[in-house]
Parts: sequence; structure tokens; C-alpha cells
Amino acid sequence: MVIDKSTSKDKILKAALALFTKKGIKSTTTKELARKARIAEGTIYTHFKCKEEIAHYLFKHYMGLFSEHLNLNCKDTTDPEHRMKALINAFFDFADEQPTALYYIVIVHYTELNVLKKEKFTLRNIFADAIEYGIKKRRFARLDKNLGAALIVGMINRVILSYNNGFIDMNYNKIVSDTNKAAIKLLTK
Amino acid sequence: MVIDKSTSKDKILKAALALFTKKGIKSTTTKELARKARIAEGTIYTHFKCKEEIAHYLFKHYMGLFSEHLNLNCKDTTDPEHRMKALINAFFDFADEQPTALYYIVIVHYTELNVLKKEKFTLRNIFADAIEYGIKKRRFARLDKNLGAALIVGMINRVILSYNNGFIDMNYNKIVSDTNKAAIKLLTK
Amino acid sequence: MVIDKSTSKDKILKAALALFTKKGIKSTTTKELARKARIAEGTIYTHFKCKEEIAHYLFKHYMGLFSEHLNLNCKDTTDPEHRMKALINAFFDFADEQPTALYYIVIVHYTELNVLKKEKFTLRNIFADAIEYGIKKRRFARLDKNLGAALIVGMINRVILSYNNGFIDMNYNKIVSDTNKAAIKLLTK
Amino acid sequence: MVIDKSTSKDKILKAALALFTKKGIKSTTTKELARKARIAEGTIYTHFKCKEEIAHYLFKHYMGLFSEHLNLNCKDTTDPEHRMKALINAFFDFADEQPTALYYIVIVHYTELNVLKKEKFTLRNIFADAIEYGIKKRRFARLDKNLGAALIVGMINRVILSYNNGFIDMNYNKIVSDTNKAAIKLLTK
DNA sequence: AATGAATGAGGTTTCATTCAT
DNA sequence: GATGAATGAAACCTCATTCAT
Repeated sequence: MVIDKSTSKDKILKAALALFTKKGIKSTTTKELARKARIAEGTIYTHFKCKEEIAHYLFKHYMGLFSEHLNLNCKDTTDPEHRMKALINAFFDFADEQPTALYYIVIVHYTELNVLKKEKFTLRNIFADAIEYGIKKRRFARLDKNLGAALIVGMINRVILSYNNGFIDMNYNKIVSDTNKAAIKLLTK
Repeated sequence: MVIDKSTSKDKILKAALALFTKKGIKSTTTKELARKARIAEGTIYTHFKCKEEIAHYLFKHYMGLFSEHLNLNCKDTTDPEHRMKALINAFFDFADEQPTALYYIVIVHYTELNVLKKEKFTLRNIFADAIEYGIKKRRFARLDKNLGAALIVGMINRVILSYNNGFIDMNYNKIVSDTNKAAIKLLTK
Repeated sequence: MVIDKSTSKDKILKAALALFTKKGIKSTTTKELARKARIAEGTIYTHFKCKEEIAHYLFKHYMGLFSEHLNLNCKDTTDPEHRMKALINAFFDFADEQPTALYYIVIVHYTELNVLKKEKFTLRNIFADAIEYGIKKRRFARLDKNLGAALIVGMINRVILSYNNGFIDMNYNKIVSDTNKAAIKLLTK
Repeated sequence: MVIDKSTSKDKILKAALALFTKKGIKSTTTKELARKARIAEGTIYTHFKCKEEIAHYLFKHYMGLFSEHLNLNCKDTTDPEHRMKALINAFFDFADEQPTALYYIVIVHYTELNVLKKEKFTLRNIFADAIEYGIKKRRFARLDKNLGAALIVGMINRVILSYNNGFIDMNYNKIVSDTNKAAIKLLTK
């Protein structure tokens, strides 16, 4: 009698993403995790060496998905503005579809595990490249690419956070398009 | 209230700010805290009811200083652009002088205690007011004030974080002025 | 019953002897045991009721072999001295051929399972009988047979242990003959 | 209201010696240990880093006492036979006064922690020195000193073990004197 | 006010054993 | 018979907090 087809590992990961995002990694107990995943506490350890490994696994997994998603949405445009817009839209898309995962990779993992610094892929690089490209094509104003990336990524992140916290009382599409406009205004000559 | 004095309470607060910022609140043990503060573990409880109270105390204290610092630096300007610039400069100033404190109120406290939402004072409000003011004075383009605040605050926060992590290889003053320019470009008509 | 054959049961017993001797019974996990035996953890329980049963099985098996080996080597001599020498040589022989098994029955099993006391066969009895026989034949000096057995068995055991630990830098045959001489000197009038 | 003057640390050590000797180190749980010592489980960890540290501490402590006791009892004799007898008597003395401690350092610790090999002080050395001395003084027959030490120490150990297990039905003093005689017989020309 | 040993609830992890395949 | 994921009791250990000094 199969009630839930997902494997134990999947159940653990699903529960972990929800709990880590809601309460933080350290504050989530393995007992809670097991209860939420509807498995025995011991089962956690047939799939992961320790609680922290789950946290890392989640980060790698969703960071991979996110990075893939961003790259996919900007590779086919040659116009710098379009490329930047595509990136921003993809960012908001992902935030809309996987809000917990995005919150996890952007906030929770960062503050509790301090590994982002060492990761090769970062939003920074993707956005920095797009900015560099726009400057080279003489469509964007001169600006340090890393500073530019920080400006754009910071904007988007904060908008999403604020929206999710109910601080911005606007239609989501309008928020996305206004953020796009703001970014382009900031970058273009 | 000077935190660097050598009363037990001050020693605890100083050690707590450093450790909470470095390792997170939950991951800092009272034993570590006592060792770093060079006081006995029990002494913590003659000044604070529990560990969490220290975290809250630190937040209130530094958030008060920060808010005061921002307000002080923008109250005497009537020109919207100048006011916004003053705010941004004050932000960077504080980040420069009290990097740990800023990191603590912006990141650590937020992610581990989830209280920002309930706090009355927020960066958001200060920046939102400044934007609203600029729009009313017909100097800034029309933009939802809360969205605008999220954009500006997000930009600044991320730039400071990136700079502290060594991701932006530029002179600090140049970063500040470029961020200022970007913000103004984004906001003005 | 040949333990080195490749049935699952034999594989388990072989692995168990090695691991129990190296790490102790309690400190050997069923997971390790299964890995070393190259079988699944569950397979252990198709052959043994529990981990402890393996330990008992090993003890009985090798104690049987050892006892058989000793008896075989002393039954055909009527001269007390020869009989004692035959026993001692048989002891060293077994130690040479099955060092792990001897270590197991003498040390590991004894200290971890405390069953030796209840076992009927013991070295003690075999040696006590040989001593009693020598005294009756008026070739050995008067000596409590159990005390004598403790003296002789203790000597041999310790010599083997010391040799295996590299504490005695002598040729094995010389060690055996010197121990023989010492035992005889001690026992004879 | 002081009921038991002994400190927590002493209570833990006393309980640990009893339990480790009775059940083995691995099989003694921290819960049992705390109950027997009449302290809280957590208190164990204010005095020791982990359970194994208690085992090591006990070994060092009692091995020190034992070694001291042996040395004290053989330093003032120049006659080789007397010296050897003094050593053997001291051994039996210690076994009589501190039976648990002796059992612990000789058996439990050895089989469960495998550290004896690396320890500098060992019975071996003390007895080997006494044998070497007797040979040099031309009172003992030629014999490898380490083999000799193994023979003598093995004898004594086993006798004590057998006696404690009720296998030797003799008066303790008689056992001691007979063991002495046997050792001297074995060693002298 | 300051101390730090003691507490014990509760956290993470281990592991012998079971059971559906 | 063989498998190995799942189990859950119980192990070891942590740590915020208390309290006698």
C-alpha cells in the first residue's frame, strides 16, 4: 500500500528545506525533521552523514537548479539590455516558483554555513558577466562589473524579501517590471 | 551607554557582538561567551535573563545608534537628492565605523531571531520617506516608495557585504560615490 | 567444519574472528562485520540469532579445536615429563598456527563475555590433570594441582602474548624450548 | 549538609573502576556510571572530555600506584633472591589490597584500550631488571630477561586471577609462598 | 556582584535487529 | 537464502541555566 511514492531521502530533503528555511539549520532538530518527513530519526543517517550534510546537499542542489535556470534564460540573447532583463526576469521567476529554495540559498545557507564565499558559481559572476558584456557593447555606462553585480543582485534580493514579507503592496508583475526598469536605468548610459 | 567599558555587562556585550556575528547566535555557547568576555559563566545571568536577551539587547542598542546616525545626517537637508545622498553616505559611514554591529543588525539578528518584521523602526521607513519626499518635490520619478526603499537599501547592503568579503576591488570612497550615483540615477527623472 | 570456505556463514565467522580479536566484540559493529565478510548486514541474521551468538559460536568452535589438539598430543605418553612437554608444545603449536583464534579464546572472549567460568573444558583442567599425574608418579614435587596449572598456563599465555607484541627478541623455537625447560624445572623435584 | 565528602571527580572514578572492571568499558553506559556515582550524567563531562578519558585516567593513576608500590618494595634489597621475592610479594600485596584496580590495569584496560603496548612502565621492565640483576650476580641461571619476565609475571597474574575466580582452594598466604618458591626454583641455577 | 561546579533536559548519532522484496 | 533500507531504543554528549559559596 503505497501512500507516498517519494523515497526517504526525498522526504528528508523536502522537510529539511521547509524547516531550515523557517527556523534555521541549527534550530531545527533531527526529531522535528524526522516527524515532518514522517520517517524514523535513524533513517536520516542512512542517507546523510550528519545534519549539516543535508544543509550542504540542499545548497548544492538548489544552487545548481538556480544557476542552470539563469544561464538558460540569458544565453540566447545578444542584446545587452535584453540579456540583463532576461536574467532579472529569470531571477524573479525562480523566486516565484521556488520561494523557499531561493530563500534558503540566498539567506539561510549563507548566514549559517558561511560557504558561499568559497563557492565558484555565484550570482555575482553571472550578473558581473552580463554587465561587462553591456559595457563592452557600449550600451551600459562604465561601472566596475563587481560593484554593478552587487547593486543589481542586492536590489532584486531585497525586493523579493520585502515582497514576501508583505512590505510592498503591489502586483508581482508590476514589481518585476519596475525593478527591471530601475536596473536598466541604472546601467545604461 | 559605552559598550567598551570594562564592567562585566559591557564585556559580555562586546564578546557577544563579536561571537554572534562570527558564528551565529545559536552556535555561540555561553561557555565561549564567558571565556571571550573573561568572566564566569554564571555572571552572564546577573546581567541578562537568558542568552536571547543579549541578542535582543544588542539589536536594540545598535539599531538605535544606527537609526540615530541616519536621522542626524539627513534632517538638515531640504534638497531631496542631498537628503538621499546624506542617507547613503551615513549608511556607508556606519558600515565603516561599526562593521560588526551593522552586520549584526542587518544579517545575524534578522535571520536568527526573525524580529525585524515586528520592529517599528526600519531602514525601509527612513528610505521610503526620503523617496516619497523626493517624488513629492517632483525631483524623483514616480515609484512605489516601499519598492524604491527595497531597491536602494538592497543595493547598499549588498555592496557593503561584497566589499567586506573582498569581492569588490575598489577604493572605499569610490564605491560609496559610485553607489550614490547609481542610486540617484535610478531615482531621478 | 572448515571456516575458510565461502558460504555466508563461514565468511561471517572468519570476519568476526578477525574483528572481535582486533577491536573487541562490543566495539565491532554488524555493519563492519558485514562489510568485511562481503555480505549484507541482514544475512548475519539468517545464520545467527544475534551478534553475541557469533561470539559464543567462535568460542565453542575454537575451544573445541584447541582442546582436541592438546588432548591428541598428550594421550600417548605415559612419562609425566613428556606429557607436560607435549602439552606445552601443543599449546605453542596452536598459538603459531591459529594465533588469532588463540588470542580470541584466551583473551577477548574471556574479558568480554565472562563465560569461561562456566565452561567445563578449560586449560586449567588439562594442565591440572597432567600435574596431578606427575605428582602421583612421584616425578613432580608436591604442589596444589590447580595452583600448578595456573602457574604453567599463566607462563605460556604471557610468553605468547609478549612474543606476539614483539617484546621478546628470540627465535620462536628457542622460546618454546626455554619455556619447556622452565616449566619442568619448576615442577620436578 | 555534607553526606559524602568525596568530590564528584572521585565519585566518578570510583564508580568507573567498579563498573569498567565488572562489565568492561564499552559496556558501561554513562547513565549507569552517573547513577552509581550518584551524580548527574552531565557532571561526568565537567571532569572528563569523554568516557574513554576516564578509562585512561584510571589506568595512569593505578599503574602509577602499582609501579610505585613495586619499586618501593625492592629498592632496599641487594640480594637477587630477596629482591625477586619482594617484588612478587608486593605484587600479591597490591592484588590483595586493590583487587579491582589490579584487575583493571592488567585485564580490562589492556583488552579494551590496547595502550599497554605503548606505555613506558610495564611490569615487564621491572621484572626483567630484577632477573638481569640476578643473572649478573651469578645467582640466577642464564635466561633471556624478557622471556623470564613474561614467565614470572604470567605466573603471578594467572594465579591471582584463578584465586579470585575461586579455582584455587588454598590459603592466600600459602599461595603466595608457593608461587614465590616456584619462581625462585625456576630462576635459580 | 561574581563564581563555576552541578544539573538534566534534550540534542545528535549509533547500531543491533527486522522485514518487505 | 540474501538483501539493505528502515527502525527506534539507547548511547554519548552539549549546554543554558541554577545555586551554594
